[in-house]
Amino acid sequence: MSAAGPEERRFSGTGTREAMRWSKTLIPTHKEDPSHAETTSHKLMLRAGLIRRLTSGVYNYLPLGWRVIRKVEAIVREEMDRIGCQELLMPVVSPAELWQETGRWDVYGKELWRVHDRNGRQFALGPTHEEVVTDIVRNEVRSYRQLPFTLYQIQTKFRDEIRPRFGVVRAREFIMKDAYSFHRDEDSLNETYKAMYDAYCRIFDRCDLSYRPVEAATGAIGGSASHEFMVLCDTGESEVIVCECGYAATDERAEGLIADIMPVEDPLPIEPVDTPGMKTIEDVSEFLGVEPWRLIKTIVYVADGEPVVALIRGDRDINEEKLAGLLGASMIEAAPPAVVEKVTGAPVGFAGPVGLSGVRLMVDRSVEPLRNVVVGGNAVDVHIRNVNAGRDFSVDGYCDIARIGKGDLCRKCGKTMDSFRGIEVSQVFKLGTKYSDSMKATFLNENGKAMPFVMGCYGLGISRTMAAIIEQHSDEYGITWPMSVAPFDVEILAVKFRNEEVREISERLYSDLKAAGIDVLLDDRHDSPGVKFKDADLIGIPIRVTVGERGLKSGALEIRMRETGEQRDLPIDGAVAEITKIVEEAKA
RNA sequence: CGGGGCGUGGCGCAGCCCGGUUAGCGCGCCUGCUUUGGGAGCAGGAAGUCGGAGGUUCGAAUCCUCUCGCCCCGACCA
Repeated sequence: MSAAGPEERRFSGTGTREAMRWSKTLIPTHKEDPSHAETTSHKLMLRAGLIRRLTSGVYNYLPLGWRVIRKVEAIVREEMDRIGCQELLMPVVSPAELWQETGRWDVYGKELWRVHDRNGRQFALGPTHEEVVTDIVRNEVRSYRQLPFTLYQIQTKFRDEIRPRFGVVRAREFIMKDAYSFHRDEDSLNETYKAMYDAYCRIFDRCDLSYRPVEAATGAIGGSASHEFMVLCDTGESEVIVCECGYAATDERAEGLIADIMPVEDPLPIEPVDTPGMKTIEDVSEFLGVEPWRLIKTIVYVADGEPVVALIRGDRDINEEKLAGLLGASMIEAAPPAVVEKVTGAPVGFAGPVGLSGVRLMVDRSVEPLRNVVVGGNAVDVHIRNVNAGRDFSVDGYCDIARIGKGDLCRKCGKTMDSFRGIEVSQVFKLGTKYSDSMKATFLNENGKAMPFVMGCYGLGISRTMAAIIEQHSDEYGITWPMSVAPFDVEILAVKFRNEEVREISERLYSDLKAAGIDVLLDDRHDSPGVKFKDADLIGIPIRVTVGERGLKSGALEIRMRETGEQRDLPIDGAVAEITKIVEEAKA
C-alpha cells in the first residue's frame, strides 16, 4: 500500500497503482456467454467481470472494469492538461430554468432525463454541460484579457436513450469527458479546435485504437462545424461514408452526388390519374408501372413550428439533418396528418408540388434532371403524370437534402464512395455564439464593447471508449488489452499455490514488481491450473508470468504475451528487471 | 413508440402446449479427502416468493386477465 492518502491517490497521475491478489478481489468471471449480450465487447465485459447491469442502460463498474476506466481517464487527463485545459467538476443536477434559457428544455426532448425535487421544482440530469459552463463563465469572466481558455470535466452523464444497447456502448448513464472552450473570435476557436482534434488523435493512438475522424452533423448540440471520431467496428451503430480521396462523413452529414439516370425526353402534357388508395412511392410505382425514380417524393415537415415541403427523387430519402441545417431550424419532424392536410388539401400520401402555394418548397438536386415524372395530385386518390419542374411548378433553386450512401459519387473528386461502420467515441463542435447569445454571456473587448463568447465543445465517451477498445482487442479466448489501458500490466499465475516453492517465488516476484512500480495481479487462488489459465486469457492482462513446479526445476519462470501468444522461459534471477523493461517498452 | 422474444437458486437452461407427490439439469458456491501446466475426482451440503397481482380449479411454474422488468429489430438519437 502506498503511503498516500485517499485524496492524493485518487488524483495521482496514472491513478491505479495498488497491486492486487485475485483471492481478495472481486473478479467474478463467467465460463458461459451471458444470454442477453450480442456484441463482443458487451459479452466480454460481462464474462470478464468488468461490469454488471443494474437496470437497462445502467451499469456497475466492478473493480477490474473501473481500473480500465481510470487508465483511460488518466490518458485523457494527460492530453487535456498537455494542451492547457483546466479540469473542474460541475454538478450532475441542473435547474430547468438554465435549459429554458437556451430552449433546450424543449428541444432536447425525452432524452433529457428530468427529475423534480420535493417542492416540484424541475431539474435535468446533465446529458452535456453547455448551459452550466456558460453560466459559470458569464458570471465570472469579464475581459478579453482572460481569453481564451478551456474547461473540462470527467463526469457521469445521463441521457434517457430511446433504446439503450450493447452494454456501455449506448447506456443511459455513462462516463464522459466534456470540454468547453471560450474565445474572443473564430480564429482563436479554430486554433483550440485544431489542438483538441490533435489531442484526441493522441488519446486514441495511446488507446491503440484504429479510428477515423469524420465530418459530422451538429444535432441537438448545435454549432457550425463538427467532427466525430469513429472507431472502426462492424457492430458499430454509426455509418460513415468515405471516398478514396480522403473525404469521410457520417451518413447524417455526408454530401455527395446522386448519379443521374434520367434519359433526355421531351416534356409531355400533364395528365392526372386515379390512384385509389395508393399512398406510398412503392404503391404508386407498382400501380402505374413506373420505376420509383420516375416519381417525386413529396414530404411535409414541420420545422420550428412552420410547415415546409421537401421534394426528392422517388427512390431516395431526405436527410432531415441537412434540411434542418438549410432552414436554420433547431427542431424538425415529419408533419402530423392534420398539417399535411392543411398544407396540401389532401390526406397523407397524395402530396405533390403542383399548385402548392403558401408554403416553403425545398427541392433536392436529384429532382432537377427529372422529366415527365409522377407526383401526388394534392387530392384524394389522385396523382399526376408527366410533371416537369419549372413548367408545372416553380423552383427557386435546388439544394442538397438527400441522404447519401455507399455507391453515390464524391462531390470533391467524383469517384464512387464506400461506407464503413464505427463506434462514435467522441465528437467535437464549433459552437460559435449559439449559447453565449441565448444566455447573454459576454466579455468586454479592448474597445469596452460587450461581445458574446465564441465557444467550442468537445466530448469524449470514456466508458464507450473502453468498450471500443475491447471490440478491437479480443480473440476467441477473451480480451487482449493494450498495455496502456489494461487493468494490470502483469499477471502472476501461480500454478500450484499450495506448493511452498511456488508460493514463495510468486510472492517475492509479486512484491518486487510492485516495488518496481508495476501494476501486478497475483492469481493466488487454490484453483486448478486450467481454471487459472482460462481466466487469465479471459481478462487479458498483457503479460502473464507463470510460476510452476515444471519451470522452477530449471530455475525458470515462463512469460507469455497475451496479444501475440509469444512465450518464453525467463530465468528467475533478473526476472523483475526483465519484466519491468518489457512493461516500460510497451508503455513508451 | 411499432414489431418480435424472454422472465424458473449466482450464471446458462429444461419443465409450460397436454394443470397432479418433495420443481429438475449443467456450471458455480460451502465442507471434507484426494488432485494440480489449459475450465479435476469422490462424498456430503446450502441455496428457488417459478418477475408481480388478481382469477379459474379440489389442485397452477403450467390455463386466463392485468401489470412490471429485460433483450432483439425498426423508428429516433452527443
